[in-house]
Amino acid sequence: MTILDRWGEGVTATIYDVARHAGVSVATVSRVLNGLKVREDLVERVRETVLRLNYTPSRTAQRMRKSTSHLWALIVPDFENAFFTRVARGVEEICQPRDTCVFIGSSDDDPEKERRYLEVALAERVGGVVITPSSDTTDLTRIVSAGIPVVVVDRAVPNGAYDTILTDNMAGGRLGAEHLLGQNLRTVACVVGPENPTSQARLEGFLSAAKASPAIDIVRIERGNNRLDGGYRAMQRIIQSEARFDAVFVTNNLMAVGIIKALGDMLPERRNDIPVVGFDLDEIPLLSGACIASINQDPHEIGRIAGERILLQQAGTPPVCSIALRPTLVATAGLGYP
Amino acid sequence: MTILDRWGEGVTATIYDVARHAGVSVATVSRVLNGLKVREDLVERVRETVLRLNYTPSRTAQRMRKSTSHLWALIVPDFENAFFTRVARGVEEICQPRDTCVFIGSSDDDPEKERRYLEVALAERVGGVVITPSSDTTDLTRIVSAGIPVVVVDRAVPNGAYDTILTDNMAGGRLGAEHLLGQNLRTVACVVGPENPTSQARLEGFLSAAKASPAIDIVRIERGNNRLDGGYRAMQRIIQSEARFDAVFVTNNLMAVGIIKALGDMLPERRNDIPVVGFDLDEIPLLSGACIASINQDPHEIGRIAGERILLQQAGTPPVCSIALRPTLVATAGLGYP
DNA sequence: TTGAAAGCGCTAACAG
DNA sequence: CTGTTAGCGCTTTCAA
Repeated sequence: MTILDRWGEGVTATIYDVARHAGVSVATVSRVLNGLKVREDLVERVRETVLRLNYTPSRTAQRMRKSTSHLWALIVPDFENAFFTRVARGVEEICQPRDTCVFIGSSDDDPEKERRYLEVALAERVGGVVITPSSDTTDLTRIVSAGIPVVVVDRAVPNGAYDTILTDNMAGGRLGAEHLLGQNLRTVACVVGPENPTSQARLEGFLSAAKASPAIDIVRIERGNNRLDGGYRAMQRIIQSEARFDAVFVTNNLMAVGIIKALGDMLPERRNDIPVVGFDLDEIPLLSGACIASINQDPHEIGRIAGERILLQQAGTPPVCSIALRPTLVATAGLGYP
Repeated sequence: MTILDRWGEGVTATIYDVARHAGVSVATVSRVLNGLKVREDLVERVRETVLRLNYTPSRTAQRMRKSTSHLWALIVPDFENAFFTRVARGVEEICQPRDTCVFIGSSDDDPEKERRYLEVALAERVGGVVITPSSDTTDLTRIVSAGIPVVVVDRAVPNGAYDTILTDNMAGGRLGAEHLLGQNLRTVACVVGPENPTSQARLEGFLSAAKASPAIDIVRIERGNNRLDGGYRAMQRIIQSEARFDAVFVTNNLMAVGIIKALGDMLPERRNDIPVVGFDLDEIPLLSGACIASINQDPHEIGRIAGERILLQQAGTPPVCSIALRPTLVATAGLGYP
């Protein structure tokens, strides 16, 4: 009974089936498949048989023999966040030509969920892990000691010797302050995210550049939860404090949406006259009439570089590189459509 | 030389290492790991050794023996599109408790790229494939004949006998028309996507319900490319035609953004007085002052159901189910924040 | 219960 | 240049 007789039963041809049908040895089939030197007529026969039997080599079996894996893991806090899907795109751009796929796990900033995904990555013996750690306690040592390349993106691991790719957030904050100074806007309210390194660096950068002369007068600093409602409520508090301000600086994109909404609700007459400077504001300017400047990261590039570092590590380069990408500032005029 | 001597060289303990260190056979280790009956003290010894050696069973090897795979494939036209990341979430919700992961491929509506991802899914012998086909020519027969469960989502495959989960787009169109009728808006311009089943069904549904009495007067139907610029240009053409209209119906979310932008640019004084009815408008109403009604699909639910159908197929249920989810309409008032 | 041993599908020596 | 064969790490008979 050959593979052809078992057709339709949910079976797949194996390399033995191909060998038998083509009248050669499995080694020859393997060689043809891997492009090694084989007599021309045998190559022909094998190729024909592969097609006829619909043979697809099992990567699972391949992985057992070779040490390389065509599967990578990407573990991010939230794959519904456009920032991370763009990172994924960047990684994909590196994988795709190498016939490699990425499985994506969303840790939802839950260390336990993240741990499970790391466990899976290890169990699958993936070819590489690209991760945005959910917290400072993320343990990558097991992955590393299994010899799996790791690249950390977007957030650094404190005193971890990993390849790290992130945005120079302090430079981003400075960029924001310089923009406001250039526009002669000197009375500014700030909305800052939770006390994590990212928010802190953005704020610090802003504060340091705000100390120009003449300096920016920071009338108020409010904290928010990096989500829409946090931005809304922070803006509410600022407005209720009756502080005078002629621009807002915010360290996160979702909070910016909440801020714009709050301005529209509470100060409708000034709604479009208060510039908002924030991070990764993307298409917001298109929809709101507000005057907006966006300090943009380049997640796609972050993903690409991460992918390239994985490849380098696979080739033996030790993971000792830390790359900080400079963000760029785009003001409304440059974003409008068309 | 044991595994402990080779530490730090990028090696992983195998089941043999555990067996040797625990002084039992590999069969016993396997049994402990799989929760079969084993003498209590041996269980203890094995457990302890597993921890000490940092042993993680290789899923690759497991997959070679068992037929089940803890890896599924999700192939979508664009994983940067929030609709599909939400589908992914839904699928993940089903996978996660079963320790299963999803690798995501973006076909970018390119049949060749899609074919490659399907090839990978086959080569990896995944446990299931959830796919939004890029075109009518998508070939799923090889996957199926390999015995891999397949669920088609969002777009149906013509005369394909696959489990299919999608939105009742015709009902969505009807919902839009009924909403406008209820608001007494009877002079409407339509912007419709490319001639694919989705756009067509949405338009047909709209047209059929528009034939109420008194009927909706459809002053113009423009086609667009389902992207932002397509919506913008379609709206431009409508405005330039000088047709009178007091509402817009649009079959796609990105085009809605373009439309709102065009209204703002070309009819600033009426910008917030022309209601726009579209699909999956999500947070757009938050940002634009426009009056908006959104006909919402439930991508998360689509993903969940797809995941469940995969499980059922794995358990032997034949794939013969086609589910059309009813969308729901939400008007601006209900979407505002907070 | 436990252990020995036969594969799962493939690659890579090693012989011929 | 081709074929035979020994594993990769695991599960699962089959005996003991």
